[in-house]
Amino acid sequence: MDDFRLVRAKSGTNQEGTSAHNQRVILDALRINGALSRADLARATNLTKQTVSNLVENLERDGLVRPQDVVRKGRGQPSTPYCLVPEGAFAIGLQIDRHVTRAIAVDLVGNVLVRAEAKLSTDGPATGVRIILGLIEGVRRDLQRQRPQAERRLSGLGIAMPGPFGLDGADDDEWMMASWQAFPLLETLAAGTGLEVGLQNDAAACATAERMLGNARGLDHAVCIYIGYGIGAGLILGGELYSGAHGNAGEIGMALFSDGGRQTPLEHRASMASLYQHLGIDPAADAYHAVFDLVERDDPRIGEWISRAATDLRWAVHLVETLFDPQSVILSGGASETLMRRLLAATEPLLPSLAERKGRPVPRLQLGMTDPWAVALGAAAEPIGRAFEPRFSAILKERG
Amino acid sequence: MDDFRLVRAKSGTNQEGTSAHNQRVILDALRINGALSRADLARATNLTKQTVSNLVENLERDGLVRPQDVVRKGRGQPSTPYCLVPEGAFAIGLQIDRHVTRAIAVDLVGNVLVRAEAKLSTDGPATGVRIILGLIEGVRRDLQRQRPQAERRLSGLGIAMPGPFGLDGADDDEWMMASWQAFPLLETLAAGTGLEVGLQNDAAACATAERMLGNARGLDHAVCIYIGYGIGAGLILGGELYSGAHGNAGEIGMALFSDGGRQTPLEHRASMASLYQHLGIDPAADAYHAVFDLVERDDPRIGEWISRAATDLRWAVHLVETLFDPQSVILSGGASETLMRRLLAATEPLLPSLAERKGRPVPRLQLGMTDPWAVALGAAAEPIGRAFEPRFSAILKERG
DNA sequence: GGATTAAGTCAATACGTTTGACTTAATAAG
DNA sequence: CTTATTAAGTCAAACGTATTGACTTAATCC
Repeated sequence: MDDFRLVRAKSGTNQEGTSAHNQRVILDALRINGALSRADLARATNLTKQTVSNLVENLERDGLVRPQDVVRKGRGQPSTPYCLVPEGAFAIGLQIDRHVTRAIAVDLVGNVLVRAEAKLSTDGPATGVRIILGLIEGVRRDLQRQRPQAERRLSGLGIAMPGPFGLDGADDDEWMMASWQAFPLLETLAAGTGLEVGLQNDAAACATAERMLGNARGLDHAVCIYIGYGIGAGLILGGELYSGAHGNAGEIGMALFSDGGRQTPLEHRASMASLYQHLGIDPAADAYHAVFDLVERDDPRIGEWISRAATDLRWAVHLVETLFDPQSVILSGGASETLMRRLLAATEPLLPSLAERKGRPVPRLQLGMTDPWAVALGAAAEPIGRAFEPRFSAILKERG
Repeated sequence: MDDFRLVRAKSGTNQEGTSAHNQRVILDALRINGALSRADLARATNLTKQTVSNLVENLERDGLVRPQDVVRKGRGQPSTPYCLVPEGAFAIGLQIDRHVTRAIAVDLVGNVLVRAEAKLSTDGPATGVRIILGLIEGVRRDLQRQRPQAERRLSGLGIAMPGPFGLDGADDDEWMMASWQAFPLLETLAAGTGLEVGLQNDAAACATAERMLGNARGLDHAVCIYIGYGIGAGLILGGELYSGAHGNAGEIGMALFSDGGRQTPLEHRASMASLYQHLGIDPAADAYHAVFDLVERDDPRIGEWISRAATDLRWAVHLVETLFDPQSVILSGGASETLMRRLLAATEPLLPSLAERKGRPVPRLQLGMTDPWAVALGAAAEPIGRAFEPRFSAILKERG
């Protein structure tokens, strides 16, 4: 009678799925390539001119694309390139980190319109959520002031926080945020903001940002190694962010590796936390600027940490190249650009791997965003991607 | 004028894509769940009864499904379950290994109908291809004799061989098959057989087999660690086999790990090749039975190898759990079941990882196929999957 | 100034899913 | 035993979306 619940099957699709996909494909093409004419779009997407015209008309009516000046290029009727309308959609991104939370508002093309941050006390999530809701409310007010259409066009709230998610019986050691994990955060924030919420770990958020706005734009296979308080890998596999069965894919910080006989998680050696420890800095204070200053003054302890961390990072790059076979690995992090550049340089030469091939169009390892706001940006990019990027799941019918 | 070639975009879709997907979804549901009525299918796929009826009618006309006896269960009109027709499609699978090649013929549900194997000389691919083409031709003749409709319904030729693929300047050491890599194998076999050919590495093929017929059936996130001559991981991510940007994802055998100071590829320690070396067996001879006998006689050298290999395997399992966050890891290999069982047992207890959670529906690590024919089976499953499994790429329009 | 080329539109058509009413066939309740 | 209820499955019309081929427009080339 109700044993049909046990039937495992994928979802079917219908014409609306078709249309939804095609609209997303067009928006994606405009995002990656900039303005394109309808004829260009038809060729690039394998759709007919007529279909593209219909879809573009819809998108223009919805305020997501707009025509630019007519372009004459050679023989034939001049073309009308269309481009994304930045004000076509907005999203709020929220980063929850150990000691700080950041909220950000972006538009459809990724312009950052509002930023705000607040300290998080160690009182745990109950008080933390109050702070966060206040922060988000402020950001929304500011956004609304700048862009009156924003509230109507808010596509959601993206949340990024350190993983791993859903551990049972996790020790609440300083590396994890177990009390936050146990708290019904998504439900609370969804109720408190009235927005659709999505969750990623911080490395995934960073990869999302790199894909929408950074060096991974247009790449379908990329791994973003994110060095934050911990270290993790955000995975772009087959054109989509991959999160694994429980949202924990890419948690490379927890990978054990041999360290002179003992097995240590990578996170304990290559992460900002390990740097803070090495420097004797209190992470709860303004660690970013403390490190920034030491880097600028070229403190020898920075070099010590870099050479140790680079050794481990070299191994991590080798590992993700070997296991994921990406087009490129992107190193990003919430530390100062100088520090990240030095770390990148110290990681070279990379270990030999399958990725070592002639005529690579992109480098094996490249620097990505180095900005404390990168994760919040990626968090904000998530709802935009969910609403506007081509994905398999967007084609399928919803249950019910 | 022709700069539109530079426009990067995903492909659009149309009603035929919709229908193709829905048909695949129905076949997939029948494969995973066994016979289902049209009403069951409608509920499971979120399609309407009417749509399912139309699709099932098409599938029945195409000879892919057939009705079973009417089933009375409770109130209401009795239902008619439909099931896959084994003779609805056939495929040939080909494994090319270092010293041997195996060909296999399967039907739609994975029944093995024909097997054949041949030794491969070390003369390289030119003579090898002649042997292979002969082998395939024999298998097709046998298949045709058993199932007269087979030739009309052959969906393709799947090839599995050791990776990695597309290395430039690869040393032709005993672990790789560089001369085979350089040879235009796919083109030659496509031309020689007139079939559509597909290529996977052996670990991927094993994962394909486990997904279609083994312990990964119905799982959308699984990693299959395959111990063959080398060692590799086949990745089922998000319901599809993942091969990476160049077909080399999961080549864990090439992952370097610290071994008392030195960095060694995993492959040099946990692989049949390392066992052959440890035992002083010539892999070109009948190594399978030589090992089989030593295992049955409980030769102490087997235990030595197992304990060493298990240590490394434990680490490999930890690594793929950490990086891929799968529902389960499946250990399979072309060695005797006894050996694989002992290796599995020696790998326990597993290292702590994110996968350690209460109420797991499937074990963290489980034994998969232990059969020299598993890879060939997976190779044969690939064309079936390409033709009949739901995948994103199957929805999209073809270029042109 | 006419030929050619390319962008884009128009109107009719084809395809596949959906909708709602209907039929069939079983069990449950009175 | 009769009637109500439930569920599977069908029918035919409607709907949404992409496609087709002819047509228009507007530029460059010769």
